Amino acid sequence: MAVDRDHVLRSAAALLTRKASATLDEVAKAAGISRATLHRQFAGRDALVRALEEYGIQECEAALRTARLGEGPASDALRRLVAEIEPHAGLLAFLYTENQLFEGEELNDGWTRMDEQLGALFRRGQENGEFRIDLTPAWLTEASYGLLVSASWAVTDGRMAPNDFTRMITELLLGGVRRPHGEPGRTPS
Amino acid sequence: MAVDRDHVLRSAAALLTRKASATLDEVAKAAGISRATLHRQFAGRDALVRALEEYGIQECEAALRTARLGEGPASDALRRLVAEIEPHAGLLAFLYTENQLFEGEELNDGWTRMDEQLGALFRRGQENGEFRIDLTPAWLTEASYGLLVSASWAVTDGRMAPNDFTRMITELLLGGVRRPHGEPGRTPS
DNA sequence: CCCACCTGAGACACCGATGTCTCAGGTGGG
DNA sequence: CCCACCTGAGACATCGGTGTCTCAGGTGGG
Repeated sequence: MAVDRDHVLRSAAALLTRKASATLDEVAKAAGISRATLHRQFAGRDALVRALEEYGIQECEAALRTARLGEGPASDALRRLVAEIEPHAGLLAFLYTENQLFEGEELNDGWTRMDEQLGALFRRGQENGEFRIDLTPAWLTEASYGLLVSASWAVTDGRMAPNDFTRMITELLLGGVRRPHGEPGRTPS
Repeated sequence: MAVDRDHVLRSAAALLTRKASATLDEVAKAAGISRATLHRQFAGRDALVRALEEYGIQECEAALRTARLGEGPASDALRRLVAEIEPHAGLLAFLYTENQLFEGEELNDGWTRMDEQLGALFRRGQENGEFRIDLTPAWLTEASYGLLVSASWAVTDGRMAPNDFTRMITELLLGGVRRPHGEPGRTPS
């Protein structure tokens, strides 16, 4: 029986998040097991990545459920979502860029499900007048991923304070960089 | 002398943008030359990627110059910038993710220069009251890259219309997804 | 106690990609 | 015309990562 398949997955995620090109040797060492044992649990690198994908999807879907995207103002739902996903943003970034390599292969349904839920949130916001209607839900979904990835890398590279993660993403996503009309601007010079 | 070093670089960029794991054989074929000749121009894959990096940086810096980030409203400058960078967004995406693999190695000064120019633009916008001051220029710079990458992939994967590229990015970046207060919202159902 | 089972360590072969070399062809300039 | 030069094609060795196997050790349950 798996020594601790979950432990292996977690440490592999932590390592590959930092170094996507890590060797199976390094993954095994990171998990505190030998390459042989690692190979007994995951048939190969491909299987490991697939398992990580499944793992990441489940974590994200759990975050989606916890965030209850259907309840309350869409803006608040989005804030809850980003806050919930934050712990898994690194893994998400890894999988997001890794997916670019699944050139021909079919991709996990999980992504489609996530896309749909995110898209539905943005559509809901548009339909109840909270959100602009000139930005397509598909793009907003894509942009959310992009910002999550950027912020994740910025944090791991020390270009952003971990505490700012959720606020920077949601504030930019919701309000953009331009100052609202009403507020007084500081005059230049 | 190089058959057409520039042609090789361009076709390599076009190919690697679509398939980052392309073989040197494929790169050579894409350029219409043999692997031997390719190898005569670029010592190895590493050298090729470095050259692509230099090439991409030069294209982006040219875009930065053309956009004249220092002139006029910062919002308009940002719009000009995105429009100018659009043709090179694919290459930028490739290099952006590839840079994540330059784990230990020193990275090209060009990126720092670009970061500084972008950061200066956002800082200028903040100082003259156009932009909010609660989002750091460093994050806004990072987020710009992220959105460019996301949009680039969305276009190549057919999830976004090429025509929407500049508008989707700039509108989201500038105004965010939330509807401005003044405008009337359509009542739900 | 003893056996079944799992693990770690290492050896080994395999594979794809890469780096290097040679040689024939063909093209352009003198 | 002829030679210098470049190119394409292919052979070949290499290398890092991977997949597979064996075997000794050690641990826990019966």
